Amino acid sequence: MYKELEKYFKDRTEIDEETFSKISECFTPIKTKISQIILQKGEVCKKYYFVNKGCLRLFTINNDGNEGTRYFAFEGAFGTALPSLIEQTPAFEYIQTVEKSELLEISREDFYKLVDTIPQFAFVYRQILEVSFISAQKRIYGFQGLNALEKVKWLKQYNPKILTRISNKMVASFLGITPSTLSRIKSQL
Amino acid sequence: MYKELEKYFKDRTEIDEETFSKISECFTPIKTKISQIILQKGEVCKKYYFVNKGCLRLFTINNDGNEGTRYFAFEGAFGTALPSLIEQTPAFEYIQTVEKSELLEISREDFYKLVDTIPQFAFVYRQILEVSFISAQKRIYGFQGLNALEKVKWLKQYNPKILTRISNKMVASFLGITPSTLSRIKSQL
DNA sequence: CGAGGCCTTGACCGCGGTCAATGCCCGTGG
DNA sequence: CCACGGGCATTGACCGCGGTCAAGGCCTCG
Repeated sequence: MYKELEKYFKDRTEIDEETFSKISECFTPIKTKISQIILQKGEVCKKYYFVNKGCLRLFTINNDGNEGTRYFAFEGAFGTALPSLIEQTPAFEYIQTVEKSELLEISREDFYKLVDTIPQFAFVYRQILEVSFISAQKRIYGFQGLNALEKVKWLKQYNPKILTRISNKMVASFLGITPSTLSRIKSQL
Repeated sequence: MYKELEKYFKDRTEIDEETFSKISECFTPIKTKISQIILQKGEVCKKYYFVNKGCLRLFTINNDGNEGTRYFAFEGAFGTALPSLIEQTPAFEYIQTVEKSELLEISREDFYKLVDTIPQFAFVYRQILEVSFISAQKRIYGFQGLNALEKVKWLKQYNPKILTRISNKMVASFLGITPSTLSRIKSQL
């Protein structure tokens, strides 16, 4: 059950069994159905999630009623509504499991307790923040000034899993284009 | 010279004079001219910058020759080409001072040395990462599915300083629209 | 005083959004 | 097991937003 999580830490830092068991006992497994909403927009996020199996999606619904997707987390990735979790303010995004999934969740208190007491955990968290920021940044640059075709190519190059595993509707909302346009583009490679 | 920096830390954590002096002695002041390039695309970034006076811009030039701006740092803000600094890979962005500026720079080694030895510094860095990530995220959501008019309104609401202080050309490259379009939009409020 | 860069404005037009019709896939219940 | 229904993908017609290109004026700096 904690194999993926253990791998995650061992890939990133030196950690002994005892320390890892202190970490793992703060995580509790949960199972979700397809399309299950884990966090509603407007709620305050209390948990950090690690994906054991399946897929998480973070998205919002804009004023005009359209969905905008920010992030997909697949197996072996962390994901949560970070702004809400950090500031304990109402989330402006939903968390949803795209597929039937198995997650490990940890409460905000436990998470920050681990950050403060286990140096390896603090280090890994710093890495998560750095990598998250970098990928957000790459996405901002990556999308600036690109037309729809180029965005799809960009995704194919840097995140092909999203194109193959996720429905067109969600991919389109990730790219900021309409499903119609995505469908047209895919049909001409 | 280190007043702004001191304020930055005191606003965010408890810190005594002695500890702060350990921090401040790692920063060296530099002065720059208007439009001076501090880091070229392709170079590896070695420094973190704090803006005492003036303004930093982080931008790139895409394949089609257009500029894309990611971030403006005004007085009392940190800024650098983070992906390059963290991974020590060639930067995909330029750092430029928009105005005549006074900066404090700290080397990567000193920066991480402080992160590892001064808990308050590690805490502040974590905060910087968290806030940076949150604002990148808000920008991704904020721009998704917005037309040019709405983007300008968004900027007016959340970052008005950029609109008043920065040239239209750069603002346009920040919003991902052309200067022509920005000009037309501004003329109709 | 000249030159270069930026802002503004006009004319044009192509990308991609909207709307709607159709067909497919899949889950659900009789 | 099959019939039904809802959601999604696909495709066509239309058209408006915003990009491109170019011209003209202004400001700044050498």
